[in-house]
Amino acid sequence: MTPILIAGATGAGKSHLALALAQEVDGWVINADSQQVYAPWRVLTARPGPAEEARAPHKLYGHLPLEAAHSAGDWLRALALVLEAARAAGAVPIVTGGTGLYFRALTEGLSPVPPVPAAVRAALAARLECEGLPSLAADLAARDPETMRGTAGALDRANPARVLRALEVLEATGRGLAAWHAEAAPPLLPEAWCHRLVLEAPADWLNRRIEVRFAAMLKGGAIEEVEAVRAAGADPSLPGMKAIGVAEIARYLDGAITLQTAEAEGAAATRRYAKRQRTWFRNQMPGWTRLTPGPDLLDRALATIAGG
RNA sequence: GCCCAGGUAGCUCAGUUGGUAGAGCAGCGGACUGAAAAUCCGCGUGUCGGUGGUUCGAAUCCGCCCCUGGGCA
Repeated sequence: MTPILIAGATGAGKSHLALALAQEVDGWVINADSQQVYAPWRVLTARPGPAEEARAPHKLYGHLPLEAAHSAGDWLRALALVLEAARAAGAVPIVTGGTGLYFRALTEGLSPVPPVPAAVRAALAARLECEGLPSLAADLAARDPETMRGTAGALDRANPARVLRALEVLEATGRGLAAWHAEAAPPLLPEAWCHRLVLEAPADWLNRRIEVRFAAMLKGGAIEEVEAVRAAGADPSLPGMKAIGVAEIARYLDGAITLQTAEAEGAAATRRYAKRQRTWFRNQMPGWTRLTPGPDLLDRALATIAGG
C-alpha cells in the first residue's frame, strides 16, 4: 500500500481531503503538523474532532501534553511506529499537515545528530540573553567556520534560532552542525515510495477562509483552551505556546486588547504563516503534484494516485 | 454660516529655512536538516484632497473649491 503525503497551507482543506481519501482507500490519517500534536489545542489548531475520528483512524493528533519536548526527530520516530502499525493492519498511511520541515525529514532524511541536553540549551539561551546575538555569532564563526559558511550560502548570523542550534550541537557533541549534515541519513519514506500531493489554494481564497475560520475558533472554544492552559500554569516559552492565536488570545484575556483586535491580529498572524507555507511548498517541494481546491478534488486526487 | 484642526502608501502617521517623499504595521519575494504555527533576510507598492497662482523648482508659500473631525452660532 503506497503511502500518500498531502501537504498544504493552513485552511486549504487538506484534512478534509485526507479523510475523504482515507474512506476511499481504507487509510489512516496521520498528522504532519507541529502544533496539532499537543493535546490542549483542538479548536485552536483546527484538529479533526470526534466526528472525523469516527470515520477513519487518526494518528499523532493531540497525543502529547503541552509541556512534552517535541521535535522533527521525535515526530519522525513516532511516525515510523505508526507506519509499521499501518502496514500490519493493511491500511494506507495518509500523512497530512502543513509543516514543510517534517515532510522534508520524512522523504529526504534527517542527519543523525544526537539530542542536545536541556542544560546545554538553557546555558546558551542564558548566554544569548546577556551577551547578545552578535557575540554568539562571532563565537560560532571562530569555533565552527564550516557551519557558519554553510553549504548553500552563509548561515544567517542574524537568526538567533539558527545560531543557537549550531552552538548547541557543537557543545553537546563536539562536532559542528555542517559536519553532521554531511552525513547521509536514509529517509524513512523515499520520494519514490509514496504519492506526494500539495494542495495549493489561491492566496485571496485562502485569506478569506482564514479570517472566517479564526473568528469561528474564538467563538468555538479557542479562548477557553488558552484560558485552561494558562490556569494550569503553562510556561509561555514552551514550543506548544507558539501556536498561532495563543499570544493574541492571552493578551485579550489580560485585558490588553479587545476581542475584535485579537481576532484581527490572530487572522493576520495566520495569513503570514500561510504565506510562509506557500513559499516553502513553491520552492522546496519541486517534485510534488499540485492540486487546487474544488468540487472534484477527491476525484483528481484519486486519479493522481492511480496514475502515479 | 463662522472659527479651529486635519486631508501624504492598503492602515496609523513623519516630512526641518521650498530642491518631485519615509517610518511602523499590512502586503509581496526569499531562506529553511530535531522548539519550524518557530526563526530570519530582502523589497516602498504614492494623482502628497482638487484646482489656479508665485517660483528655475511647491507636499511645503498664496487664492478659491471639496471632504473629515471638533467648537461657536
